[in-house]
Amino acid sequence: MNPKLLRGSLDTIIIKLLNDNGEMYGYEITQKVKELTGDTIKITEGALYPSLHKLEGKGVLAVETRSIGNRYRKYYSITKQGKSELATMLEDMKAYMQSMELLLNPKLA
Amino acid sequence: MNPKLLRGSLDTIIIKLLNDNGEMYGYEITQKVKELTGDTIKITEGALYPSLHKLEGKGVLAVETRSIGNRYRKYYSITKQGKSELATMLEDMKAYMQSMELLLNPKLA
DNA sequence: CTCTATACCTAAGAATCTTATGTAATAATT
DNA sequence: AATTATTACATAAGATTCTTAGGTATAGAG
Repeated sequence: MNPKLLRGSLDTIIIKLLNDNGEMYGYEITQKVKELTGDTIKITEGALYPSLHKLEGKGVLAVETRSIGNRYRKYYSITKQGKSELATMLEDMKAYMQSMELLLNPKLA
Repeated sequence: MNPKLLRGSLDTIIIKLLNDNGEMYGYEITQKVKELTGDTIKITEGALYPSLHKLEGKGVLAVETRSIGNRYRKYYSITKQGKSELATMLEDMKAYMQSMELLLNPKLA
């Protein structure tokens, strides 16, 4: 899929996934998105990690580093503020998608 | 609506509108999009005109300047190349929207 | 032992937009 | 008649958000 289309919706995807699945680490998010979309959407790590850091900085996500044997993972979870922002983001996304349907399938014009 | 979501889909909107409506001028496109989406999507001129010029430069659109009384309009229309690219763009957009549905409504997980 | 997968990260550059501004003709309002 | 809003084009600076290309390191498979 043309990755240009993903622009602007990455944050919504991340927050929605964390809202539904409790806590997740970065790499897990990339795999989950590939799995759920049948390899259609592939989130690059160069886009993901800066977004996670940004969302954490804004207070939308919380992070906890855990040791797994000799290595570590950073588990992210959604905050209260994140939950309230998610509501707005989902409304916006819904409005956007409905509008795109109207533009691309103007059958009732 | 959050204008971030529009990133990446502006070209698809422009080309699809021109495909369906024959020829249109820039300002007309902004009005048509507002009308079709019930004021949800508002294309700014700062985004539109550079895109039109870019698409014309790529051979996707053709342009014809016409005098209307004492002023002028630049009418854009889709080229053969544009028609073939539109097919790909619509497929991509459809795939993207289906994937977003899967991510945002994972009812069948 | 080498290659792949897992798991984190950053930085340069490209692309695409917003915001602000400019010009000018026409239409509507006061 | 004068002013404001709408129509219609345009560009440029800056912000944002990606891609691409690297880097580090552990774990597992062949």
